[in-house]
Amino acid sequence: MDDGEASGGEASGKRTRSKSKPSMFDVAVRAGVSAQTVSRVSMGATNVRPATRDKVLAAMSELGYSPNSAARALRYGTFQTIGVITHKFSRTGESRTVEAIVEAARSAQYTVTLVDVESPVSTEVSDAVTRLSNQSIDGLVIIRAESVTPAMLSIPAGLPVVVSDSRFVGHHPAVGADQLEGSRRAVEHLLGLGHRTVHHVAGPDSSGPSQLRIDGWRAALDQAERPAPPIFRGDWTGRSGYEAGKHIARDTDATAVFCANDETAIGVMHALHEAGRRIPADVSVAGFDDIALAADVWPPLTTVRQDFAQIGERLLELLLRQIRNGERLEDVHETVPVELVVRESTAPPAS
Amino acid sequence: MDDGEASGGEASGKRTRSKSKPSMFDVAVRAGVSAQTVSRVSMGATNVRPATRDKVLAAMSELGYSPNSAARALRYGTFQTIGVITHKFSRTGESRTVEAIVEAARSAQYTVTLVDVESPVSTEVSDAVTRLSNQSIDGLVIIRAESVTPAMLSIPAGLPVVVSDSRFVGHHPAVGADQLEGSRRAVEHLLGLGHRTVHHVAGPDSSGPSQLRIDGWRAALDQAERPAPPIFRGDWTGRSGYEAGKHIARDTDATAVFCANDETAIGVMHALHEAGRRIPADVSVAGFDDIALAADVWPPLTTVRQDFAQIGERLLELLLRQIRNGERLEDVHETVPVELVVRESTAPPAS
DNA sequence: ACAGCGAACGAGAGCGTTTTCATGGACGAC
DNA sequence: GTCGTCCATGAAAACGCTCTCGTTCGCTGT
Repeated sequence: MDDGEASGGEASGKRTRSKSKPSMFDVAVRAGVSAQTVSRVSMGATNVRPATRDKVLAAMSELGYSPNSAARALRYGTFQTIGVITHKFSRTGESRTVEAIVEAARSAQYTVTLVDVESPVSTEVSDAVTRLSNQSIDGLVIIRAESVTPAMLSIPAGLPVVVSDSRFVGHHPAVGADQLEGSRRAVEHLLGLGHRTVHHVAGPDSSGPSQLRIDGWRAALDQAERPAPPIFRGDWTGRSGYEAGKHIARDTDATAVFCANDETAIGVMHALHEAGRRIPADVSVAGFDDIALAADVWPPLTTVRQDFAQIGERLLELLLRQIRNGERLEDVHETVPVELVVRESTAPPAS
Repeated sequence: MDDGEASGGEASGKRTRSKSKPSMFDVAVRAGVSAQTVSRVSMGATNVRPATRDKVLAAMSELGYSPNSAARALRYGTFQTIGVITHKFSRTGESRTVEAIVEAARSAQYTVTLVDVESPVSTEVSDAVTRLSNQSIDGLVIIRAESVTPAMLSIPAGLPVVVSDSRFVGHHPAVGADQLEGSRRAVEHLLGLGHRTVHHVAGPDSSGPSQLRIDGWRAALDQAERPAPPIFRGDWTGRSGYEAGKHIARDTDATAVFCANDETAIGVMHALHEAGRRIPADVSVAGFDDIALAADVWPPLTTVRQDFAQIGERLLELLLRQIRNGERLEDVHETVPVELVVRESTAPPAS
């Protein structure tokens, strides 16, 4: 047995760390070649004789060798890895964006490391950036760093960054759905059905997307010269929609509600049902996002569809252009179109 | 001046690559100390004079230095990173488990790299494992590798693995909710309300959790000596629940339905509403998972709550025990308790 | 005042890989 | 038959960092 004799004499001194994973050198000894022949095989180089290659391959699988990417990364200066910072990503929009990023990254031969911050405050995000850049990443995607400004973050110089839906626009390239237009279209749809005005249950005060949706709602009302009723503040959750909905249910003038997202809209419908108000006969409700369940709640929810997959793809492409070509894209701000999906939760007012 | 002559002649030739990130040596030159001292400061060692430390710190921030973790990882032999393989993680259960894992990992000073496989077939998962272990991870979490057996995966020898809810039990340590008990309790709840029997809309054929929920449903019916009606096959989506629901709505004998998950249940309710059948007066519906929206759909859904956070924590703990202490835990299979949450979608039959 | 000692810092090796350059051997051309 | 050429392979350096071991100070105790 060659491995026996190889590790028998002085090599056994080195082989002592039998616990750790085999290195290229181990494979080389086993196959009776030199270390960089193993390297050549590992990298799929052409100039190695088939017989040699087979020997090496055999040694690899016998030893269960897999290349140490730390060393490889050290050599190459790249980790083939991008970092994603997100906030509460079990929310639908976030997780679908992340999913798209992961998929796009995979087809570009990158992996994704994920950090989920408790809340999108500066210290949290800044912490996450530090941790992430200590773990080696080639680029960074920040999703909805809503209440954070770039100055707050200690982003290492030269680290490519893209952001989604945040206030970084102008400092880092950004991609986001056309939220203004989406809101406007939802409200116009409701006004077009004959509603005198449209109430709004908004997202949290600190959120950029929330503000955009408010702006779109207000713009549509202004354009139609309708009064803008006071805003209900929510926090994206169904629960907050439910609370707002209880007030709306009491207000018999309210015949149409546009909600900052689908969860909130579903919460509003919950309160309306509970109060015995019919949807859409008494009150029309529209949401935003088009989550998977929007089509299956009762009644099926009219909403604005965001193309999360496309957002994820665009984010990754902008990031890769920075990483691979060194392009500077600070001023780029892409907007991906949205689509109004009319279902049964909206209808002309009964009166 | 040794540093003077060192950097004066040939060292300046080295500095040519001003493009790339500054290294420890650059900082050392700038601060007029050795690379060693920079390392000490970087690691927070105590035996460095405050004045020296300040000089180094200043040099670091002037140069925008951040440590190259490839080199660090190479030296330490660890990336402080774990890999997570999941399938369609924008589904609620998956993403909440991942979220918990990420959080637990963070507090253990680990980061998480994520791979989302298109479908849980062997080639996909196997691919993912390969890619991930090329990326140097210290451990691996596999979430719901439903139709995969361990032999299919080329998991590098010695790589710690934990799995959630899969058929790996017995080969790798596993953590999962007590799905059998959860299903049983949901069905018993419905029978206890006076329903003669309970219909079931199941998950896909290939899924382990789906099978467990079927088993629990059947066990409860058997124990109460009730007939088990034919199963409706779903695929976890609301849409599939809707399709099943259309059949159930036509069957006036059906007064109670237990669904494999909440999305499916919501789809069933959609079909029932559409057919004019009242919930729960005509038909009671129960789900599984307790997703965030379960409380806000109409009527609020009775369901079995899984503690995803705890599952994530336990998974990570089991993984870390393998990584840090080298424990072998193949036979460990933890079950985390579930909780029946009764809301308004279930009630005694009207008759 | 001098040996002894500990603190502060520097020099060098090594982690596992890829890259560059050197070397040996086989083969074809003359 | 000999030389040149190319192909397969090996040796050594380098990537940036941390660890181990020395070395140089400045200080205290007698």
